[in-house]
Amino acid sequence: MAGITIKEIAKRCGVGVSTVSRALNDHSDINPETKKRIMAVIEETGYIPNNSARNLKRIDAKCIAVLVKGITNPFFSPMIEVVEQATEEKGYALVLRHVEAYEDEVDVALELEKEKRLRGIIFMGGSAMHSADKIKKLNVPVVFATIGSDISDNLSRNSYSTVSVDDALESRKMVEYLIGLGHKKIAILTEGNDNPSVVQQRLQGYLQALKDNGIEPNEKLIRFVDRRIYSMRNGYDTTRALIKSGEKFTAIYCISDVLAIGALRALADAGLRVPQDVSVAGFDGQEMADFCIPRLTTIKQPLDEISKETMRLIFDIIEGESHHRHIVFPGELIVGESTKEIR
Amino acid sequence: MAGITIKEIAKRCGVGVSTVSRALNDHSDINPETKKRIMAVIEETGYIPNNSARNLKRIDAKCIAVLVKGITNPFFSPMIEVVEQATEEKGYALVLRHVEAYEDEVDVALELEKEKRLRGIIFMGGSAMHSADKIKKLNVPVVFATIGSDISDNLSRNSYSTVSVDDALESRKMVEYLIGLGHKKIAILTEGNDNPSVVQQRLQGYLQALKDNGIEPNEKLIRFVDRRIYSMRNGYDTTRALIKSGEKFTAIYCISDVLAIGALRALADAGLRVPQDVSVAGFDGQEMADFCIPRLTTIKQPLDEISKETMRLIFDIIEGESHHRHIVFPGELIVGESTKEIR
DNA sequence: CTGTTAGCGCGTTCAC
DNA sequence: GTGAACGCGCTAACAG
Repeated sequence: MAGITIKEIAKRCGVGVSTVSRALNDHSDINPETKKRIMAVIEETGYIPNNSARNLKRIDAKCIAVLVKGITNPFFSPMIEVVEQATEEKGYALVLRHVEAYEDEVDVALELEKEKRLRGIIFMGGSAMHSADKIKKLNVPVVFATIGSDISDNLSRNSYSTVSVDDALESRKMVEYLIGLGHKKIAILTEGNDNPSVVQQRLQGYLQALKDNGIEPNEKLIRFVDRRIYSMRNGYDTTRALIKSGEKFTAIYCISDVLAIGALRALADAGLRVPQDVSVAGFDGQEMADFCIPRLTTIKQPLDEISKETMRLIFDIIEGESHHRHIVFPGELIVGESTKEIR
Repeated sequence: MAGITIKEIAKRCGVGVSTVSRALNDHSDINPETKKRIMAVIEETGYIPNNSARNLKRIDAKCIAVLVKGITNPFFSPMIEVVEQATEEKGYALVLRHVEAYEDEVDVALELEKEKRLRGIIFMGGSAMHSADKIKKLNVPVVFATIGSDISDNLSRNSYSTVSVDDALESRKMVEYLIGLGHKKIAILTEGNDNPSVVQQRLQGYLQALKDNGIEPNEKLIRFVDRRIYSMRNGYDTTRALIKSGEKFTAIYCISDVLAIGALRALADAGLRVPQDVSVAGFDGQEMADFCIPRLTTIKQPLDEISKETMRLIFDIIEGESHHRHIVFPGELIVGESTKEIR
């Protein structure tokens, strides 16, 4: 039957509920003997405390939440491992929550904060910076990981932190590298999405690089994937359409590695060789970039450092040892086998 | 500061708390006018109900949980999308919880059941069937998706359901296909893990196929990856070690597509051509298999059907319209470009 | 249609 | 070291 409670345990042990509670929560002032006895009964009955009830009472739940937007995205996996370890080391509990595409991550955070008495919140992914006053409603420190601060208005910069690369800058770096190889007709695969996001930043970097090098952007080479930028299928379909359009290009720059993998396949299917006929570049530096054939040239985000810094920062803020900051890490241009000098 | 409650809202609106509660929960017997007024105040104050308190009281929370083992695994992504849609259609809430490698998924389920008043639980991934009596402690219907029932003892088969492919059979199918192409020295990349799991089943299928065809298994061709079978790196390293060992082989069968991608890369790095020099086969039929270069020959699990059937089944059981069942779907042998007849 | 009231299961005083 | 009582914020049952 679904309902064995702390009261039941107390009765069976012939003690009061508070004693059981103390045993459960590793309180100091309890006779080791009684504790042992109680734990034995708990084990035996398979009693499990009700978390809802606990959260309701508990005032000091050392707990932080990580909200990840987009469950289909393996991009965040390595970061999450770091987060888990760091929270454990600090003796904090971790609530890991995936936010669906249609959900507003800040709303979810608001709800979770009430429910779990959070001490801090980390956002990963999510396209925009939302209304700043909504974020301000969160009464605990907020850190955005892999989302730069340029995206938001400057006024509210001190109400949250960010740890990321400079997406526009890194994107420009990649396009400049391609230009340096002699490419002028550089297509870009990006997402058609108006709200400020890393996606927008990367597109801006592309445009800036062209401009700085006196290359007129060609609208027909700026291709927007249907929805998600973390879909190989989207990369494939969009590249195919690009090829079919007949517009000439010597390189394709994809704003995610996942898109790039789709692009590689589409090019192969069209009988185009990479990098001999077309150069392909990605962005993110995910593990898979290193296992492609050919290996993908990409911008590697230092996810490990970003994650570690995120954790350091949020705990510092929680403990009052730091105020909000905006930290930028450099990305690394990884030259793979998918790009080549043009003659 | 962090605590505006339902009482506060009631006071501000000059109504009782239950009226606010009714407005919150879309109860029918409430004056639309009052409701409107209340909702306005809620909006204005940014009030958010405390879920812990709600869960504590609510007796009928239409809610099911999905526990996924291994967050690093994109394998389940397509399934989750189906699950989300189905629960929404049924008017159920969904708790999606990732279970860490070191956690016992059944323990997590037990806890969650108490906390959220679940009506059903779905397990995805997780290597073994644990103690059957532990599962029996779960007072709500349990369905395992993509994990076959062969794994567990027959005695407790009627205390949960399974929806999956027959991993041993499908695995045998793949190896027989390779044998049919003329391969005799077929290496396998699997996980060295003793507890019953899909991994074990797939290895058994491999051994059975060899046996049925009069091929003596060669221990040196059975390679165990270090830990996770969903790591390209593991596939790469293990393949590399295999090549280095000098043992002859003409095909590599990997028990996951992810491993296979690592294998492809390792072979390329060793100057071996796929499929001319070595054939490579995977298992799972993930999206990425279709985007590899060369396209991967694999066994495609009908994840869409498995997911849909899982949802149908769990709701049927919840509603008392079905008892526990063990459903097996056929896998599909997808012939890609990574395997080739041997002369 | 609405207000009052009794717990949900637990952690936390505060006495003992 | 321990137990009794209170209340966390909310929903549900019951009166009105």
